[in-house]
Amino acid sequence: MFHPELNGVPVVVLSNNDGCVIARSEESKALGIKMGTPLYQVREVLEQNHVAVFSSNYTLYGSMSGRVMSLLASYTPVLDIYSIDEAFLDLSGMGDSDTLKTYGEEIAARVGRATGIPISIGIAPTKTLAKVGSKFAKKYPGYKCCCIIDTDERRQKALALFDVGDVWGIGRRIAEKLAYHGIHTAADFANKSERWVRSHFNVTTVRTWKELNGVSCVSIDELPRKKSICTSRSFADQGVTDRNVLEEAVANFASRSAKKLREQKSYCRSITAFAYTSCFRTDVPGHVIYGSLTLPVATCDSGELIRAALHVLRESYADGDFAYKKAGVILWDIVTHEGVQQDLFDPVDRKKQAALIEAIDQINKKNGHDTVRVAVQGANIRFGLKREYISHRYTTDIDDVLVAKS
DNA sequence: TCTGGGGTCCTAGGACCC
DNA sequence: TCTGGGGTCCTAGGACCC
Repeated sequence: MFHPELNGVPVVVLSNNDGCVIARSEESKALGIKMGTPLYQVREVLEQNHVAVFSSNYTLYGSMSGRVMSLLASYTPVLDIYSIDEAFLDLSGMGDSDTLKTYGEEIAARVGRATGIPISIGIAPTKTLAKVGSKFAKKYPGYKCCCIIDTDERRQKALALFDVGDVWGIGRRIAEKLAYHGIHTAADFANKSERWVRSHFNVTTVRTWKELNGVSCVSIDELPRKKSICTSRSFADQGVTDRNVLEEAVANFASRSAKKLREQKSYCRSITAFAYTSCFRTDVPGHVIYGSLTLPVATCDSGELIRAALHVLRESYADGDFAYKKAGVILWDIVTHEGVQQDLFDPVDRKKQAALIEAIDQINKKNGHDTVRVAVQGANIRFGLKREYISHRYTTDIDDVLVAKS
Protein backbone atom coordinates (compact mmCIF):
# COMPACT_ATOMS: atom_id res chain seq x y z
CA MET A 1 0.00 0.00 0.00
CA PHE A 2 2.81 2.43 0.87
CA HIS A 3 4.98 1.31 -2.06
CA PRO A 4 2.70 1.10 -5.11
CA GLU A 5 5.80 0.78 -7.29
CA LEU A 6 6.28 -2.72 -5.84
CA ASN A 7 3.11 -4.05 -7.48
CA GLY A 8 4.13 -6.88 -9.78
CA VAL A 9 7.68 -6.96 -8.37
CA PRO A 10 9.05 -9.88 -6.30
CA VAL A 11 8.97 -8.92 -2.60
CA VAL A 12 9.94 -10.86 0.55
CA VAL A 13 9.59 -10.09 4.25
CA LEU A 14 12.08 -11.45 6.78
CA SER A 15 11.68 -12.79 10.33
CA ASN A 16 13.20 -11.06 13.35
CA ASN A 17 16.95 -10.48 13.06
CA ASP A 18 16.49 -10.75 9.29
CA GLY A 19 16.88 -14.51 9.79
CA CYS A 20 14.42 -16.28 7.51
CA VAL A 21 12.05 -15.47 4.66
CA ILE A 22 8.57 -15.58 6.19
CA ALA A 23 6.38 -13.89 3.58
CA ARG A 24 6.62 -13.80 -0.21
CA SER A 25 4.70 -12.12 -2.99
CA GLU A 26 3.52 -14.37 -5.84
CA GLU A 27 6.45 -13.16 -7.95
CA SER A 28 8.92 -14.33 -5.26
CA LYS A 29 7.21 -17.71 -4.97
CA ALA A 30 7.64 -18.08 -8.73
CA LEU A 31 11.40 -17.66 -8.25
CA GLY A 32 11.35 -20.77 -6.09
CA ILE A 33 12.02 -19.03 -2.78
CA LYS A 34 10.61 -21.30 -0.08
CA MET A 35 8.84 -20.28 3.10
CA GLY A 36 11.19 -20.26 6.11
CA THR A 37 14.45 -20.34 4.16
CA PRO A 38 17.37 -18.68 5.98
CA LEU A 39 18.28 -15.39 4.29
CA TYR A 40 21.95 -16.24 3.78
CA GLN A 41 20.96 -19.26 1.68
CA VAL A 42 18.97 -17.22 -0.85
CA ARG A 43 20.85 -13.95 -0.78
CA GLU A 44 22.27 -14.46 -4.28
CA VAL A 45 18.92 -15.35 -5.81
CA LEU A 46 17.40 -12.25 -4.23
CA GLU A 47 20.09 -9.97 -5.58
CA GLN A 48 20.11 -11.46 -9.07
CA ASN A 49 16.36 -11.03 -9.40
CA HIS A 50 16.20 -7.59 -7.78
CA VAL A 51 13.82 -8.83 -5.12
CA ALA A 52 12.61 -6.10 -2.74
CA VAL A 53 13.58 -7.23 0.79
CA PHE A 54 11.96 -5.98 4.01
CA SER A 55 12.59 -6.67 7.68
CA SER A 56 9.35 -7.45 9.50
CA ASN A 57 7.58 -4.43 10.96
CA TYR A 58 4.95 -5.74 13.36
CA THR A 59 4.02 -2.28 14.61
CA LEU A 60 2.92 -1.32 11.11
CA TYR A 61 1.20 -4.64 10.39
CA GLY A 62 -0.64 -4.54 13.74
CA SER A 63 -1.87 -1.04 13.03
CA MET A 64 -3.12 -1.87 9.52
CA SER A 65 -4.73 -5.05 10.84
CA GLY A 66 -6.56 -3.00 13.47
CA ARG A 67 -8.00 -0.73 10.77
CA VAL A 68 -9.30 -3.68 8.76
CA MET A 69 -10.75 -5.40 11.83
CA SER A 70 -12.56 -2.29 13.04
CA LEU A 71 -14.25 -1.99 9.63
CA LEU A 72 -15.24 -5.68 9.70
CA ALA A 73 -16.71 -5.21 13.17
CA SER A 74 -19.32 -2.86 11.71
CA TYR A 75 -20.72 -5.65 9.52
CA THR A 76 -21.47 -8.29 12.18
CA PRO A 77 -22.62 -8.63 15.78
CA VAL A 78 -19.89 -11.22 16.45
CA LEU A 79 -16.37 -10.73 15.10
CA ASP A 80 -13.90 -13.52 15.84
CA ILE A 81 -10.37 -12.24 15.11
CA TYR A 82 -8.41 -15.38 14.33
CA SER A 83 -5.02 -13.86 13.50
CA ILE A 84 -3.42 -10.66 12.29
CA ASP A 85 -4.88 -11.17 8.81
CA GLU A 86 -7.95 -13.34 9.31
CA ALA A 87 -11.31 -13.00 11.00
CA PHE A 88 -14.64 -14.82 11.12
CA LEU A 89 -17.90 -12.87 10.93
CA ASP A 90 -21.16 -14.36 12.14
CA LEU A 91 -23.67 -13.68 9.34
CA SER A 92 -26.33 -16.11 10.52
CA GLY A 93 -29.88 -14.97 9.84
CA MET A 94 -28.67 -12.18 7.59
CA GLY A 95 -30.41 -13.20 4.39
CA ASP A 96 -30.43 -15.61 1.48
CA SER A 97 -27.64 -16.61 -0.82
CA ASP A 98 -27.87 -13.60 -3.13
CA THR A 99 -28.15 -11.10 -0.29
CA LEU A 100 -25.09 -12.57 1.43
CA LYS A 101 -23.08 -12.58 -1.78
CA THR A 102 -23.81 -8.89 -2.33
CA TYR A 103 -23.07 -8.15 1.32
CA GLY A 104 -19.67 -9.88 1.05
CA GLU A 105 -18.76 -7.98 -2.10
CA GLU A 106 -19.70 -4.74 -0.38
CA ILE A 107 -17.52 -5.51 2.67
CA ALA A 108 -14.50 -6.32 0.51
CA ALA A 109 -14.96 -3.20 -1.61
CA ARG A 110 -15.32 -0.95 1.44
CA VAL A 111 -12.26 -2.38 3.22
CA GLY A 112 -10.25 -2.02 0.01
CA ARG A 113 -11.34 1.60 -0.44
CA ALA A 114 -10.83 2.60 3.18
CA THR A 115 -7.52 0.89 3.95
CA GLY A 116 -5.91 -0.03 0.64
CA ILE A 117 -5.72 -3.65 1.80
CA PRO A 118 -7.20 -6.18 -0.63
CA ILE A 119 -9.22 -8.86 1.17
CA SER A 120 -11.04 -11.99 0.09
CA ILE A 121 -14.17 -13.40 1.67
CA GLY A 122 -15.67 -16.88 1.82
CA ILE A 123 -19.23 -17.44 3.04
CA ALA A 124 -20.33 -20.93 4.10
CA PRO A 125 -22.09 -22.89 6.87
CA THR A 126 -18.79 -23.81 8.57
CA LYS A 127 -15.48 -22.07 9.22
CA THR A 128 -13.51 -24.68 7.25
CA LEU A 129 -15.74 -24.27 4.18
CA ALA A 130 -15.62 -20.47 4.52
CA LYS A 131 -11.83 -20.67 4.34
CA VAL A 132 -12.08 -22.80 1.20
CA GLY A 133 -14.38 -20.15 -0.28
CA SER A 134 -12.03 -17.29 0.54
CA LYS A 135 -9.20 -19.05 -1.31
CA PHE A 136 -11.36 -19.29 -4.44
CA ALA A 137 -12.31 -15.63 -4.01
CA LYS A 138 -8.64 -14.71 -3.86
CA LYS A 139 -7.67 -16.81 -6.87
CA TYR A 140 -10.44 -15.96 -9.34
CA PRO A 141 -11.26 -12.27 -9.96
CA GLY A 142 -14.68 -13.29 -11.28
CA TYR A 143 -15.91 -13.77 -7.71
CA LYS A 144 -15.40 -10.05 -6.95
CA CYS A 145 -13.52 -10.98 -3.73
CA CYS A 146 -16.42 -13.03 -2.35
CA CYS A 147 -17.18 -16.72 -2.92
CA ILE A 148 -20.18 -18.39 -1.34
CA ILE A 149 -20.42 -22.15 -0.74
CA ASP A 150 -23.91 -22.82 0.55
CA THR A 151 -25.55 -25.55 -1.54
CA ASP A 152 -24.50 -29.22 -1.76
CA GLU A 153 -23.82 -28.80 -5.43
CA ARG A 154 -21.49 -25.82 -4.94
CA ARG A 155 -19.78 -27.60 -2.08
CA GLN A 156 -19.04 -30.74 -4.11
CA LYS A 157 -17.80 -28.67 -7.03
CA ALA A 158 -15.50 -26.56 -4.87
CA LEU A 159 -14.09 -29.48 -2.88
CA ALA A 160 -13.32 -31.46 -6.04
CA LEU A 161 -11.09 -28.58 -7.19
CA PHE A 162 -9.43 -28.16 -3.79
CA ASP A 163 -6.21 -29.86 -2.71
CA VAL A 164 -6.81 -31.73 0.56
CA GLY A 165 -3.47 -30.51 1.93
CA ASP A 166 -4.75 -26.92 1.70
CA VAL A 167 -7.74 -27.64 3.94
CA TRP A 168 -7.62 -25.88 7.33
CA GLY A 169 -6.55 -28.53 9.86
CA ILE A 170 -4.86 -30.85 7.35
CA GLY A 171 -1.10 -30.40 7.66
CA ARG A 172 1.81 -32.06 5.95
CA ARG A 173 1.71 -35.32 7.90
CA ILE A 174 -1.98 -35.98 7.51
CA ALA A 175 -1.86 -35.01 3.82
CA GLU A 176 0.92 -37.57 3.28
CA LYS A 177 -1.09 -40.28 4.99
CA LEU A 178 -4.19 -39.38 2.97
CA ALA A 179 -2.21 -39.48 -0.27
CA TYR A 180 -1.10 -42.99 0.65
CA HIS A 181 -4.78 -43.95 0.72
CA GLY A 182 -5.36 -42.33 -2.66
CA ILE A 183 -7.03 -39.22 -1.27
CA HIS A 184 -5.90 -36.05 -3.02
CA THR A 185 -8.78 -33.59 -3.20
CA ALA A 186 -10.96 -32.26 -0.40
CA ALA A 187 -13.88 -34.03 -2.08
CA ASP A 188 -12.09 -37.41 -1.90
CA PHE A 189 -11.70 -36.84 1.83
CA ALA A 190 -15.20 -35.48 2.50
CA ASN A 191 -16.74 -38.47 0.74
CA LYS A 192 -15.03 -41.02 3.01
CA SER A 193 -17.13 -42.40 5.88
CA GLU A 194 -16.85 -40.91 9.37
CA ARG A 195 -15.89 -44.35 10.64
CA TRP A 196 -13.00 -44.61 8.19
CA VAL A 197 -11.67 -41.19 9.20
CA ARG A 198 -12.00 -41.98 12.91
CA SER A 199 -10.17 -45.27 12.58
CA HIS A 200 -7.19 -43.79 10.72
CA PHE A 201 -6.90 -40.41 12.49
CA ASN A 202 -7.97 -38.65 15.70
CA VAL A 203 -11.02 -36.62 16.69
CA THR A 204 -9.50 -33.38 15.40
CA THR A 205 -9.41 -34.79 11.88
CA VAL A 206 -12.98 -36.07 12.27
CA ARG A 207 -14.02 -32.49 13.11
CA THR A 208 -12.37 -31.22 9.94
CA TRP A 209 -14.18 -33.96 7.97
CA LYS A 210 -17.53 -32.90 9.48
CA GLU A 211 -16.86 -29.24 8.76
CA LEU A 212 -16.17 -30.07 5.10
CA ASN A 213 -19.51 -31.85 5.05
CA GLY A 214 -21.30 -28.76 6.27
CA VAL A 215 -21.59 -29.71 9.96
CA SER A 216 -20.23 -26.86 12.06
CA CYS A 217 -17.84 -28.01 14.82
CA VAL A 218 -15.75 -24.90 15.38
CA SER A 219 -17.77 -22.11 16.96
CA ILE A 220 -17.40 -18.41 16.30
CA ASP A 221 -16.00 -17.12 19.56
CA GLU A 222 -15.46 -13.50 20.44
CA LEU A 223 -12.55 -12.51 22.72
CA PRO A 224 -11.24 -15.95 23.56
CA ARG A 225 -8.79 -15.62 26.47
CA LYS A 226 -5.38 -17.11 25.92
CA LYS A 227 -4.35 -20.10 28.02
CA SER A 228 -0.67 -19.35 27.75
CA ILE A 229 1.26 -16.20 26.87
CA CYS A 230 4.80 -16.25 25.54
CA THR A 231 7.31 -13.54 24.71
CA SER A 232 10.59 -14.73 23.24
CA ARG A 233 13.32 -13.49 20.93
CA SER A 234 16.39 -14.76 19.17
CA PHE A 235 19.45 -12.59 19.65
CA ALA A 236 21.34 -11.31 16.64
CA ASP A 237 24.67 -12.68 15.41
CA GLN A 238 26.55 -14.70 18.02
CA GLY A 239 24.03 -14.29 20.82
CA VAL A 240 24.34 -12.96 24.37
CA THR A 241 27.18 -13.99 26.70
CA ASP A 242 26.83 -11.35 29.42
CA ARG A 243 24.47 -12.52 32.16
CA ASN A 244 23.44 -8.94 32.93
CA VAL A 245 22.30 -8.44 29.34
CA LEU A 246 20.48 -11.78 29.37
CA GLU A 247 18.71 -10.84 32.60
CA GLU A 248 17.75 -7.47 31.21
CA ALA A 249 16.26 -9.21 28.17
CA VAL A 250 14.33 -11.72 30.26
CA ALA A 251 13.05 -8.94 32.53
CA ASN A 252 11.68 -7.18 29.47
CA PHE A 253 10.08 -10.39 28.17
CA ALA A 254 8.38 -10.87 31.54
CA SER A 255 7.16 -7.28 31.49
CA ARG A 256 5.77 -7.64 27.95
CA SER A 257 4.05 -10.90 28.86
CA ALA A 258 2.53 -9.26 31.94
CA LYS A 259 1.22 -6.45 29.76
CA LYS A 260 -0.41 -8.93 27.35
CA LEU A 261 -1.92 -10.68 30.37
CA ARG A 262 -3.44 -7.44 31.68
CA GLU A 263 -4.77 -6.56 28.22
CA GLN A 264 -6.92 -9.67 28.31
CA LYS A 265 -7.84 -8.98 31.95
CA SER A 266 -6.28 -12.13 33.33
CA TYR A 267 -3.92 -13.34 36.04
CA CYS A 268 -1.39 -16.15 35.96
CA ARG A 269 -0.02 -18.50 38.59
CA SER A 270 2.88 -20.15 36.78
CA ILE A 271 5.80 -18.73 34.90
CA THR A 272 8.56 -20.33 32.86
CA ALA A 273 11.83 -18.65 31.87
CA PHE A 274 14.13 -20.15 29.29
CA ALA A 275 17.36 -19.40 27.46
CA TYR A 276 19.35 -21.56 25.13
CA THR A 277 22.37 -21.56 22.89
CA SER A 278 22.11 -22.08 19.13
CA CYS A 279 20.69 -25.48 18.20
CA PHE A 280 22.45 -25.29 14.81
CA ARG A 281 25.99 -25.11 16.17
CA THR A 282 27.76 -28.35 16.87
CA ASP A 283 31.25 -26.85 17.17
CA VAL A 284 30.78 -25.32 20.65
CA PRO A 285 29.18 -26.75 23.81
CA GLY A 286 25.55 -25.75 24.22
CA HIS A 287 23.38 -25.11 27.24
CA VAL A 288 19.65 -25.03 27.90
CA ILE A 289 17.99 -23.16 30.75
CA TYR A 290 14.33 -24.00 31.25
CA GLY A 291 12.72 -23.57 34.62
CA SER A 292 9.30 -22.85 36.07
CA LEU A 293 7.81 -21.43 39.22
CA THR A 294 4.31 -21.51 40.68
CA LEU A 295 3.30 -18.41 42.62
CA PRO A 296 1.23 -18.58 45.82
CA VAL A 297 -1.34 -16.15 44.38
CA ALA A 298 -2.07 -15.51 40.69
CA THR A 299 -0.84 -12.11 39.57
CA CYS A 300 -0.57 -9.76 36.58
CA ASP A 301 2.01 -7.47 38.18
CA SER A 302 5.10 -6.84 36.08
CA GLY A 303 7.36 -6.49 39.11
CA GLU A 304 6.28 -9.79 40.63
CA LEU A 305 6.60 -11.64 37.33
CA ILE A 306 10.00 -10.11 36.54
CA ARG A 307 11.25 -11.17 39.97
CA ALA A 308 9.95 -14.70 39.44
CA ALA A 309 11.47 -14.99 35.96
CA LEU A 310 14.89 -13.82 37.13
CA HIS A 311 14.73 -16.15 40.11
CA VAL A 312 14.18 -19.11 37.79
CA LEU A 313 16.97 -17.96 35.48
CA ARG A 314 19.50 -17.49 38.29
CA GLU A 315 18.77 -20.91 39.72
CA SER A 316 19.61 -22.55 36.40
CA TYR A 317 22.92 -20.96 35.47
CA ALA A 318 25.75 -23.37 34.69
CA ASP A 319 29.49 -22.87 34.81
CA GLY A 320 31.06 -21.85 31.54
CA ASP A 321 30.75 -19.06 29.02
CA PHE A 322 27.74 -19.73 26.85
CA ALA A 323 26.44 -17.56 24.06
CA TYR A 324 22.66 -17.65 24.47
CA LYS A 325 20.93 -17.31 21.13
CA LYS A 326 17.36 -17.22 22.31
CA ALA A 327 15.46 -16.52 25.50
CA GLY A 328 11.88 -16.08 26.57
CA VAL A 329 9.17 -16.11 29.21
CA ILE A 330 5.92 -18.11 29.22
CA LEU A 331 2.95 -17.49 31.53
CA TRP A 332 0.63 -20.40 32.37
CA ASP A 333 -2.28 -21.25 34.67
CA ILE A 334 -4.18 -18.23 33.45
CA VAL A 335 -7.39 -17.30 35.28
CA THR A 336 -9.86 -14.42 35.30
CA HIS A 337 -10.21 -12.06 38.27
CA GLU A 338 -12.98 -14.20 39.77
CA GLY A 339 -10.76 -17.26 39.42
CA VAL A 340 -7.93 -15.95 41.58
CA GLN A 341 -7.56 -18.03 44.75
CA GLN A 342 -6.67 -15.68 47.60
CA ASP A 343 -4.14 -16.54 50.29
CA LEU A 344 -4.98 -15.86 53.93
CA PHE A 345 -1.32 -15.12 54.68
CA ASP A 346 -0.62 -13.15 51.51
CA PRO A 347 1.97 -10.47 52.38
CA VAL A 348 0.97 -8.36 49.36
CA ASP A 349 -1.81 -5.78 49.68
CA ARG A 350 -3.61 -6.70 46.43
CA LYS A 351 -5.86 -3.65 46.41
CA LYS A 352 -2.92 -1.30 46.64
CA GLN A 353 -1.05 -3.33 44.04
CA ALA A 354 -3.98 -3.16 41.61
CA ALA A 355 -4.16 0.61 42.01
CA LEU A 356 -0.43 0.97 41.33
CA ILE A 357 -0.60 -1.27 38.24
CA GLU A 358 -3.53 0.76 36.92
CA ALA A 359 -1.67 4.04 37.49
CA ILE A 360 1.47 2.79 35.73
CA ASP A 361 -0.53 1.45 32.78
CA GLN A 362 -2.26 4.82 32.42
CA ILE A 363 1.04 6.70 32.45
CA ASN A 364 2.57 4.34 29.89
CA LYS A 365 -0.49 4.50 27.68
CA LYS A 366 -0.21 8.25 27.59
CA ASN A 367 3.57 8.60 27.38
CA GLY A 368 4.67 5.46 25.57
CA HIS A 369 5.39 1.85 26.36
CA ASP A 370 7.71 1.32 29.37
CA THR A 371 8.03 5.01 30.25
CA VAL A 372 7.66 3.78 33.83
CA ARG A 373 9.39 0.42 34.23
CA VAL A 374 11.30 -1.76 36.65
CA ALA A 375 14.98 -0.76 36.93
CA VAL A 376 16.30 -4.18 35.91
CA GLN A 377 14.61 -3.73 32.51
CA GLY A 378 17.41 -1.30 31.71
CA ALA A 379 17.52 1.68 29.39
CA ASN A 380 15.34 0.39 26.58
CA ILE A 381 18.01 -1.23 24.45
CA ARG A 382 16.80 -3.65 21.78
CA PHE A 383 19.27 -6.48 22.43
CA GLY A 384 20.91 -6.05 19.07
CA LEU A 385 17.80 -7.01 17.14
CA LYS A 386 18.92 -6.91 13.52
CA ARG A 387 16.57 -5.09 11.11
CA GLU A 388 18.58 -3.88 8.16
CA TYR A 389 15.64 -3.52 5.80
CA ILE A 390 13.03 -2.04 8.11
CA SER A 391 10.15 -0.09 6.58
CA HIS A 392 8.68 3.05 8.11
CA ARG A 393 5.94 3.03 10.73
CA TYR A 394 3.65 4.98 8.45
CA THR A 395 0.61 4.83 10.69
CA THR A 396 2.02 4.77 14.23
CA ASP A 397 4.91 7.25 14.27
CA ILE A 398 4.29 10.91 13.55
CA ASP A 399 7.75 11.24 12.00
CA ASP A 400 6.97 8.48 9.50
CA VAL A 401 3.60 9.70 8.25
CA LEU A 402 3.60 10.14 4.48
CA VAL A 403 3.74 13.68 3.14
CA ALA A 404 1.32 14.54 0.36
CA LYS A 405 2.80 16.71 -2.37
CA SER A 406 0.68 18.97 -4.50
C1' DT B 1 28.95 -17.31 10.52
C1' DC B 2 24.19 -16.49 9.63
C1' DT B 3 18.43 -20.31 10.91
C1' DG B 4 11.15 -16.37 13.71
C1' DG B 5 7.45 -15.93 17.05
C1' DG B 6 3.13 -16.94 18.72
C1' DG B 7 -0.62 -20.17 19.80
C1' DT B 8 -4.20 -24.69 20.30
C1' DC B 9 -5.55 -29.44 20.99
C1' DC B 10 -4.90 -34.47 21.51
C1' DT B 11 -2.66 -38.77 22.97
C1' DA B 12 0.27 -42.05 25.18
C1' DG B 13 2.45 -43.30 29.07
C1' DG B 14 3.74 -42.95 33.81
C1' DA B 15 2.60 -42.19 38.51
C1' DC B 16 -0.68 -42.42 41.64
C1' DC B 17 -5.32 -43.99 44.04
C1' DC B 18 -8.74 -47.89 45.84
C1' DT C 1 4.57 -71.16 34.49
C1' DC C 2 0.47 -68.85 35.72
C1' DT C 3 -0.19 -62.15 38.56
C1' DG C 4 -7.23 -57.93 38.40
C1' DG C 5 -10.08 -54.12 37.43
C1' DG C 6 -11.26 -49.59 37.71
C1' DG C 7 -10.10 -44.85 38.00
C1' DT C 8 -7.47 -39.71 38.04
C1' DC C 9 -3.92 -36.50 37.08
C1' DC C 10 0.18 -34.84 34.92
C1' DT C 11 3.64 -34.35 31.29
C1' DA C 12 6.06 -34.70 27.00
C1' DG C 13 5.67 -34.88 22.45
C1' DG C 14 3.41 -34.46 18.21
C1' DA C 15 0.12 -32.65 15.18
C1' DC C 16 -1.96 -28.57 13.66
C1' DC C 17 -2.73 -23.18 12.89
C1' DC C 18 -1.16 -18.15 11.50
